[in-house]
Amino acid sequence: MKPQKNVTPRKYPRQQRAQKTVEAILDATAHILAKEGLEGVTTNSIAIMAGVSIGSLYQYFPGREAVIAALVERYMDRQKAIVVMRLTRLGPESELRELGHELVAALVESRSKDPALHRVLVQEIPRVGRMAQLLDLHADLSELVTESLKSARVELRLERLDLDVFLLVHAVDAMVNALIFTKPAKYGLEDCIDEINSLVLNSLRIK
Amino acid sequence: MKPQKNVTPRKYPRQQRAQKTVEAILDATAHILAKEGLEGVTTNSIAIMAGVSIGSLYQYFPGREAVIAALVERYMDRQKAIVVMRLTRLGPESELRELGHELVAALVESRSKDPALHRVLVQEIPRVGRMAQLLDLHADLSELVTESLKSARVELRLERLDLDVFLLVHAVDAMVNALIFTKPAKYGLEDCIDEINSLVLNSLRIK
DNA sequence: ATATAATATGATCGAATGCTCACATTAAAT
DNA sequence: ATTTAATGTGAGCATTCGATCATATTATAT
Repeated sequence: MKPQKNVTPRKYPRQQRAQKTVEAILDATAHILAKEGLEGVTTNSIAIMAGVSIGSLYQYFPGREAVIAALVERYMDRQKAIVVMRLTRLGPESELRELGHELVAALVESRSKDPALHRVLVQEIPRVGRMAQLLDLHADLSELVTESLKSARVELRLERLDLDVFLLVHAVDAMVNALIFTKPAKYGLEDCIDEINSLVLNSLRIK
Repeated sequence: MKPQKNVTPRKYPRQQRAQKTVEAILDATAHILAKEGLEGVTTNSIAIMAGVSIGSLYQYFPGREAVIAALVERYMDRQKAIVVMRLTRLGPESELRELGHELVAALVESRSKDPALHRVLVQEIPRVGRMAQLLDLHADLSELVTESLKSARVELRLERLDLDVFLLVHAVDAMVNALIFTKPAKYGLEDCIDEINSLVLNSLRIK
């Protein structure tokens, strides 16, 4: 394995203009990533695109990887926020089918904002902290799903529930991505979301 | 988007030693990829690791990306070979459950040979022909599964069968990868394979 | 044997990239 | 006002990497 590079920010922006600078850097990175892929992202290209000098970049980030890592973190946080937002809108007494639908729909929505960026983040970003972040989201989802399943009055073998949840979280993740990347022309988005939900519910013999 | 680079081989190795050279180059690339990730792969590092001069590399490949593309192609071919091999061992009159199990088991086996390499190929390799190759495998699997389902005497809504197959192929792909990358300590590998198979069969309400 | 084609070598060049550092500018503190 | 801290600038250095080409070696053909 490669020796893990330092990825922690150098210093925190205290003044407003400094925060603007940092945001501009992250926005520029996202823009380049979406448009040219990981290859196109160089510290210089970031600085130019952000309308910021290269020196400024190195004031806040120790290097290229750190910028990408920060972007990934911001992206994941926003993803989580969208999912949480939509799920909390539902009452705690919702049907499992409704909950599942909302969860899948939330994932689809959060990943549809900038599909090109999402693709790059999913397919091209290496260890740079992404794994940890993604597993984090998965862990959150797993917990949520497990809770809901246990509290719902459905009969299912509880012995292997953790294994099933582990597998299904990955499965749903992949199906949603597949939808984002190549949406089947024959069906509407809402139908596809329903179908994913149905497949999952069936797989657990629910309803 | 970046302008697609030329990725076709420069010339075919006719003599044995030339084939040895090409093989050594691909093996070295695989080795570096597995050990250091995409970043570690440079034309120079490949040549050194392969025990071959840098000039020789450029005799057969127009550049770095071409080497990776060739490796991906070789890898995918071998994957397919393993799956086809195991499936043809089964008679054409097998049960769906048996077929599913064999398919999942074959995927697991083919990806377990070199998990580190598999991880890099799955998570870090961009457009470099990988997408095409992967979609190829998916297309083959989809066809196979669709055939089997139609010829089997099971009742299922045929209207959405293509959508279901599309989604499930991605789902199985992801679940198998999840298994390879972080095998649940609590369960045996065979049990996990069975569980994936069961989930899929359930999702289609089979049996 | 000789000629021709195929293959292998590696010093070397140019371009790209990461990154620093001395200096300039702006904001906050006193 | 003056000082001090924070932020911004970009020319330029060092390094790395991709790629070439003149040359040497080995295989095949005649």
